[in-house]
Amino acid sequence: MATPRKRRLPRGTLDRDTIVAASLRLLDEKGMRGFSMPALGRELGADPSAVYRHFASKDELVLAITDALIAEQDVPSLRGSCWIESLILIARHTWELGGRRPGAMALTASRTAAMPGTFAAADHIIGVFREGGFDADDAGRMYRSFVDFMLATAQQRAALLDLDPEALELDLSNEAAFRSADPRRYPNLGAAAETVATRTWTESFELGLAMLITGIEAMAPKPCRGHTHSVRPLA
Amino acid sequence: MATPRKRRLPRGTLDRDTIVAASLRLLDEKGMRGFSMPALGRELGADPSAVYRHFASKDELVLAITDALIAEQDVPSLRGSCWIESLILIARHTWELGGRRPGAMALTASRTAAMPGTFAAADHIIGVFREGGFDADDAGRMYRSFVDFMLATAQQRAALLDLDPEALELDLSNEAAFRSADPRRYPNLGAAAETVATRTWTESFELGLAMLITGIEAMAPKPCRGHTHSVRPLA
DNA sequence: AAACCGTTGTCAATGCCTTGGACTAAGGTG
DNA sequence: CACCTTAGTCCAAGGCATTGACAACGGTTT
Repeated sequence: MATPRKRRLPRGTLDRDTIVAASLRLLDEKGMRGFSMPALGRELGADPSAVYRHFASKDELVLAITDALIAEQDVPSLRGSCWIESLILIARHTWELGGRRPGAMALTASRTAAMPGTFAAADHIIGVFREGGFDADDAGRMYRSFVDFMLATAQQRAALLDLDPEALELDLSNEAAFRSADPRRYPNLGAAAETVATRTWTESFELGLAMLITGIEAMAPKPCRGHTHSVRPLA
Repeated sequence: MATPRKRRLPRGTLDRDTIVAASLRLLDEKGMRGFSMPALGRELGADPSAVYRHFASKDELVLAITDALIAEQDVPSLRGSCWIESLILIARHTWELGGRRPGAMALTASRTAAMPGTFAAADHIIGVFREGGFDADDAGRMYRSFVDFMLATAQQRAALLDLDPEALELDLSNEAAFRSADPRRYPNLGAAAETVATRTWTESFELGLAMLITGIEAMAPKPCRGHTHSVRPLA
């Protein structure tokens, strides 16, 4: 190609935002394994070490990516016909994000970022619980448990999807291998083998969500009015 | 000091079991970050590359560690006074494992291993759900969702605990920083700030578990007889 | 306009890491 | 006792994050 190889970048080209954006692009394309400083440098058309002029460490960059990703989701816009529906929407949205962008999800989901995007999302979710009649403290408690559940499950799948194809293959065949467990030694597993081996992650998530929502409703001071309640406990 | 530096190991010293055991020791001592082939070699008193005579890759070793860790937990021995209590016991045991041995948990929790230890644990848990009156298929479904929840939440905390002290510090101070969010812009967060910033992981886990258990009970064909039911929904 | 200077991009080096290939000693088999 | 497979060892290749020295850029001062 015509690139003269080594032109120095003009001064203001790099800043925290462009670097974070490039990181997200890179994570979407190459996954977490492909997210290295050399690769990021290539994505930016800059020297890898240039990033260190804007972030003290890779870890600090990860925290910034975390907040950007949360902000991008625009959680406050997710509102259902009642508060329970809102929770379901938020949970499904998060889950789906992990399926669509496993690299970004796997990298960020276990980090907390005390930044605007995170605050806005937290505020909204706490507000949703307050709609259910929880007082502020209880809403805060519910928020943390609910978010932990969402992020943890979504991240777990994301981490799996982010594995290199070879390891992923191995993991999937492992799951299928549940079918081959000796039904004499493992009678319960034997009886359920087909179901366990066949079920998709999303079915499993939906059931978990259904349990959780049922639990939340049972604890809620106010019921959810006019809910359509799209969770189906068991298939 | 007195080690003559380069004595070659006798022939049968290394095998899959000793390597897995050394790996677990290493993970407990140094965490996931300290779990490298050179370190494993040192732990074994062998050359790092010797491991490759017994495992095709580091990833294959990780899967073997996964199963060993599961087997070590002896899940089938966890039985409460009724099936719901058994579930609570299993969940708490898993959670506690992630707190005690974060390195091992963080490394393994998102991998499936089609091996004996895993089969035995799966069989037991499916059996517990059948005690609740679920048919084999539904028990299989519940099993997957329940296990996903447990492992995901336990692993998430483990991953955090496994961070290097510096990054962990940053994350914790970030959590505390929720207190400093502008209550004008984030009213709900402001009202619950103290609770959100103060709550411990375990309190959050317990509440999540309470929701889940409530949901499970609501779906169960048979109630739990004589349960003491140690989950407390809200503090 | 020339000299100055802090900022930001580049380069090279360090010290980790996984993995694979060539080498070699050990111990069982004929 | 010679032989040969196996299992440990050594070393090199290529990747990674991070850092310190250097250099160009652009704004400021005189």
